[in-house]
Amino acid sequence: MKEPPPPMTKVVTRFAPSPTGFLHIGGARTALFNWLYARRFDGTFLLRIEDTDRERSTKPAVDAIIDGLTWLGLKWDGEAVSQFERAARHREVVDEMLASGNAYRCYATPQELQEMREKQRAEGKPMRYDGRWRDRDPSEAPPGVAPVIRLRARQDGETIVDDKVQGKVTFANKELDDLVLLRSDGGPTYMLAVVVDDHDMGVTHIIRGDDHLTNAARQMQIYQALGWDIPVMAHIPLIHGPDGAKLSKRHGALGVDAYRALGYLPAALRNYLVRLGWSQGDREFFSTEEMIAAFDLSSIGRSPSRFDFVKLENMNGHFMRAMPDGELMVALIDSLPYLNGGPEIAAKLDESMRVKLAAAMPGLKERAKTLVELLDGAGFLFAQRPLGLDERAREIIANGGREHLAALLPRLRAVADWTSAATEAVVRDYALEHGAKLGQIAQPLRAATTGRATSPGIFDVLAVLGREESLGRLADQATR
RNA sequence: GCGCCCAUCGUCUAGCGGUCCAGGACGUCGCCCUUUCACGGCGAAAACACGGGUUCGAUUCCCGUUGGGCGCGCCA
Repeated sequence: MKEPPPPMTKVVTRFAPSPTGFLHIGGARTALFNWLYARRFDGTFLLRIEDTDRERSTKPAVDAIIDGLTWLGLKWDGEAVSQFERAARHREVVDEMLASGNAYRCYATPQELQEMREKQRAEGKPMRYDGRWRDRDPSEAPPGVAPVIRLRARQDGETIVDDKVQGKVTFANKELDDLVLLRSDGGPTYMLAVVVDDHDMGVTHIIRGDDHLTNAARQMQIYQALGWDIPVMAHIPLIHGPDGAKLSKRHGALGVDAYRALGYLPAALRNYLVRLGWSQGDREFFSTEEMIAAFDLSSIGRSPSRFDFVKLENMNGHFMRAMPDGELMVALIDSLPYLNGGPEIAAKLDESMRVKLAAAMPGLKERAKTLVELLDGAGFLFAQRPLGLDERAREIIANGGREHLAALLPRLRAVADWTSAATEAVVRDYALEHGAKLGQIAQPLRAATTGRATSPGIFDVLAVLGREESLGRLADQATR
């Protein structure tokens, strides 16, 4: 249960995305786990951009990652490290390996290797580099071919990854071939760069997706060749799409910016994400502090999970209702630039509108599961007379609603003290006199004042809108 | 093809040999509350993939089958 880190060792975790696209939900969860673990043990959480592939790394992708992490509240310690900028150090390490005999030059061309793999596949053999230059004399090198540098990996015995999540996973060394350390252009490969950087950055715990499990074994061979200590590893299962297939851009693999635009709260998304793969008994909800205090590696499951928007939405609704009105206001206003129709509302949000919004907030947040729904529900506050009515509202007005409004209007005009209690008293009396249920009278009022069949309590709506505006909206529908 | 990983309600999961005719959450379906919609409350249906072992006893341990996933690049 308890999982104290080795004493005297400060925990250092890292999130190491490659900037070849947006920050997707799986990456966000990996970042969250690393962040939680570091916070839990009062350690350090580092960010390293794995941009050694110059062809595919882009600045917009780096920005998207930074923006996504920031929005999610996963603040890293220190400056983000660019892996590319450390290329000189990577080469230096490879020189050492060359000198010690742990690495060698391979002059096989890409085409040659391609043919080799095709042949292996055709013959039903494992697809691996066959070591053709492993023991060949460099004097045999073909002219004009720039070599890659490969690791001279052990071919006998086995490599055991002692993983905090997956347990001890054994790979026969003969299954692992001589991976490329340095490309023919002198640039480091991912395999080499992660090892060197994790080591240099003092990373103590590597928490990443289990698609890296095989890589872990290969990386261990590099650590061993270098005589370096191997960090604690934890390979967490992947998140799949709703249909169980791999999470791809086709299904639901949205960038975290999309979740912001969809109106989710960072705290809710974090809570949803942490429960995908990690659990603590029956517990569903965690505040950030509780999450940090409870998080551990041993409670991470090993089976993949599916992303379920419906549950995320429910969870988000819980967070919104639990949030104090003032904070929710701030969250909503801050999100306006990213929400559909948000900028327009932001433009109309003067001081008096803010007051109205704040007053309506309690009734509004009860029926919204996302900020988008919250904004939508608040729409009537910002609407201009005469209001456009939706389908259901029109029906309510048409089917007897108009008559009630006409009859009610003078009575409401007579209300001097415009409070929800006062208007409610008038409407209740009216309903009683006509032997009608309150709902029959309340609905036309709602339709006329909000243009909808759904809204916060109608008497609260009247109060928030104010005497003038309410009466005006009512009159618009009563007399048409 | 080869290697590795996984397998409890539709979904996320609890379970770490007997307390399980399997618990919680979302969703679904009823009922209640009610001024609509929500919220809330109560209740229901809903799962240990299959086959062998081990054991006095398996959801829990082992093996196999099936099904999924990941990896097998001079990508990360």
